[in-house]
Amino acid sequence: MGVEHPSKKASIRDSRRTRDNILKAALKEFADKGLAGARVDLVAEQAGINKRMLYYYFGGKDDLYRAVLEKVYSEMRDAEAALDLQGLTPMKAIERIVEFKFDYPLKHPYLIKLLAGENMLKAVNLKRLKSLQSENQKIIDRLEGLLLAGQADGSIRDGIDPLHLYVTISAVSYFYFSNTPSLSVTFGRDLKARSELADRRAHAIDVIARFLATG
Amino acid sequence: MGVEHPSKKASIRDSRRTRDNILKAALKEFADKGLAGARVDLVAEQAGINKRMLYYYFGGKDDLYRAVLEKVYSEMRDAEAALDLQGLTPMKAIERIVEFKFDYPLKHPYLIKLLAGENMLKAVNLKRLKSLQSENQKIIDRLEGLLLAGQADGSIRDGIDPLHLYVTISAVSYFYFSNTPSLSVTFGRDLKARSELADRRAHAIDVIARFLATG
Amino acid sequence: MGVEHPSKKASIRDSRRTRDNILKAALKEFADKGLAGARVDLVAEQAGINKRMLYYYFGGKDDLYRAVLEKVYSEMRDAEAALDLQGLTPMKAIERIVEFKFDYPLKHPYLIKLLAGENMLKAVNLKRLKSLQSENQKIIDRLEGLLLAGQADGSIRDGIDPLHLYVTISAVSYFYFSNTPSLSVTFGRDLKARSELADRRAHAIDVIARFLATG
Amino acid sequence: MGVEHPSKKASIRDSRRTRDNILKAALKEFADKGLAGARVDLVAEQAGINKRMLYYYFGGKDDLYRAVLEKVYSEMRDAEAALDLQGLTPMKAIERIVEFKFDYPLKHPYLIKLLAGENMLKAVNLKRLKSLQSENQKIIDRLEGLLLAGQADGSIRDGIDPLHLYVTISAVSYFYFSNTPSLSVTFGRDLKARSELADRRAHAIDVIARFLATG
DNA sequence: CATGAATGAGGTTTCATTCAT
DNA sequence: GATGAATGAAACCTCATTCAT
Repeated sequence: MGVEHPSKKASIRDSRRTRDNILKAALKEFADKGLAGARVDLVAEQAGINKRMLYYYFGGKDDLYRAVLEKVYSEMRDAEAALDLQGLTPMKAIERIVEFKFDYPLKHPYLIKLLAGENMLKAVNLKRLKSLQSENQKIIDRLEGLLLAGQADGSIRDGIDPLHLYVTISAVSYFYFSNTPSLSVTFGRDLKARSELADRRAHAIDVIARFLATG
Repeated sequence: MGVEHPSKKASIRDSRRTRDNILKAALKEFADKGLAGARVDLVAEQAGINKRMLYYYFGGKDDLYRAVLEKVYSEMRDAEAALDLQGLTPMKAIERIVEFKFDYPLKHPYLIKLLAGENMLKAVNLKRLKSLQSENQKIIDRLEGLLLAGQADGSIRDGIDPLHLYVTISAVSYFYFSNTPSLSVTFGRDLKARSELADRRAHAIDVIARFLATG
Repeated sequence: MGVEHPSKKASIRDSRRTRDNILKAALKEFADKGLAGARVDLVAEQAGINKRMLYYYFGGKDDLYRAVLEKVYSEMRDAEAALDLQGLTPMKAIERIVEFKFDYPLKHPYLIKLLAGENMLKAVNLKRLKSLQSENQKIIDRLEGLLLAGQADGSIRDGIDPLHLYVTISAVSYFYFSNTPSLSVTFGRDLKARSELADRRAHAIDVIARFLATG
Repeated sequence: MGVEHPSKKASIRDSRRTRDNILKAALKEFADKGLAGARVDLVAEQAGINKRMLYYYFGGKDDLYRAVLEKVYSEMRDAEAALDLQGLTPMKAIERIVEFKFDYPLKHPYLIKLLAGENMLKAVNLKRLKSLQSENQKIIDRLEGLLLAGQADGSIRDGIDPLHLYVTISAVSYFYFSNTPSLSVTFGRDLKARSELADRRAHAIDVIARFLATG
């Protein structure tokens, strides 16, 4: 009891919690409507706070947007970095990465929409997030290591650019999720259905595996 | 009376031209800023017309947005339908489709951004465009025909879902273009450079070809 | 009748009149409360216009403030330039200038308050008004000419700096008007009373005349 | 218990110091931006105290403003009263007052800006400062005494209203300082330069001396 | 005495849309 | 068909002030 400071948890005057509430509500709002379409009032309302606090903690709408971007982006980067590939063959390791790239957006549905919005804005806000630049190279380095190992043991063919591989791994999952609405409309098929998702996941792994395989 | 005819003709021509100017300016604005971020004033200004005309011709901002969407989407559909695959082997024909899916966004850069925006809005506007539904099935049918032909002559393996194939063909190109800004920032590499584009095009064809190939 | 376009005069949609109404109301508001204390809503209300028009015509609060500043300042400059000193002795001419400097603020009571506010802001807005710089030198040149003429005919003594003379001419009137409130409070005497004003006017002329006089 | 005394003393000293810090910061803020433009947050920040303390000690923004006004005004009044004119001829004594009126704002630059702001507000706050009313009459009485003495010894002419004399003495210095920004901009001459100040000081004395002189 | 967090009223500005000509 | 002027709702943001600790 004493360890937890239960009174503090329930307190309205809890800086950390207020900040988190705002960020969470903002993520939803920005992901659903984009930077321009998002409404500060709605963020405040959904965060259960006075609108003023949003400015108190984050400065303004744009700054809040960048804070959300940074949070979401760095969480994904951390998850990516924490991906355990120990004891897997190179091919299985890369398949694991494909699975991760498929499963992560499913558990964090706002990420992709946020990123789509940011790309419409030419990633100018992402550019301003100092931290990310260097960190993101890691996944590419990791892929390169796996490609080399696979080539060494003969399971993976030569001549694969790790960056393009990464882009394609992302693409087969990202595009499916980001464009689910238009694809569903266009082809009259509910691509969010459970069985469709399982199919797509297997398909994604298959595409990458066949792309890497020798012979 | 007879004198009025030419002026009327000119007026009709002007009318058409005014409409086109508005649509062109609107496409740019909506693609760059999304539906919410777009400004009616800027569309009018860049179209060189009075704002009132925009309402006269299109009814309102949302209607204009849908008109743009319909124009861009149906143009793409028409181009897709016009794709000539006569005399090609099934594998080459599908590669031709991959090339088309890569080259078209390069020539129509606003299409992808517009579609990204529409997907953020859950494609609710796309859903309202009556015409598209049935038309779009054609490309899937075509792919299915090619898959069957390829399977018959042994050049393409069995068990490929044409819809997922289509989605992946779209994905390898679309994602690259839609996410160029964030990818370029993240990896510090200018993915719009000419040589990068050539590499990516070859990569895309390669990914699909290896996915289809037997053995 | 036809010449006057009376219908236009009464029309609500009268650009010129709307602009003027805004400027007039804004002058009052800015003079009474300063840039920071002025309320855009009140300006709109007192101008009898929709608040939006204020932005339509002037861009924003600060721009409106500068427009007011420019209008008031250039009107004063023009009046100063139009001051007819023909046929007066140098001494009488300078006295005429003193009178003008006393009478003008009486007829344009907002000028001084506006200028006081602008000086609190270190004249940063005045600095941005391009036109004024060169024009204002004129009154100094004029004073210098009169001083030389007076020295030539022996009515005015040597060694008077025309700029400091101008400043003092301004001071004896300006300070009286700008500080009427604090002076009235401090000394319990209503300095805006008609007889007080007449006294002060004579006093001002006297101060300057004795300052210039030979012997 | 006895132990608490020293800490209490320190606390009282701190209390005094906190108050002074607030007043000093507030003077600067109010002088630079006026009552409306001043920001309570900035005062607190520059005073190095928590905003709440400001309310604790002074009640509110307006009360703080009046406290500043009272402090500055009474300091000036005290300095004026302490002015030692012993042993001077009437003329010299008045010149001494002119010098004082010139030198004091130089050493207390915020006074004039504060007063300018208060006059824009029609001196409503000054009016509420009970103490000042009677006290300020003293300088007028003093001037009147000097005028009479001068008239008695023939050094000063008759018929001078001591109040108008006081106003003009104030004016020749005050206006110069209060309007330095606009004057400098208007005439492109840096009126705060050391040599300019010396010139102006001599000019001010000259103006008053010639105004008083007999003959 | 002191503090960081919180508040609500009200301020400036922007927007899609419509009116009068 | 075309235009500049006008509108009201709503957006973002700021401010002096108070609360809970």
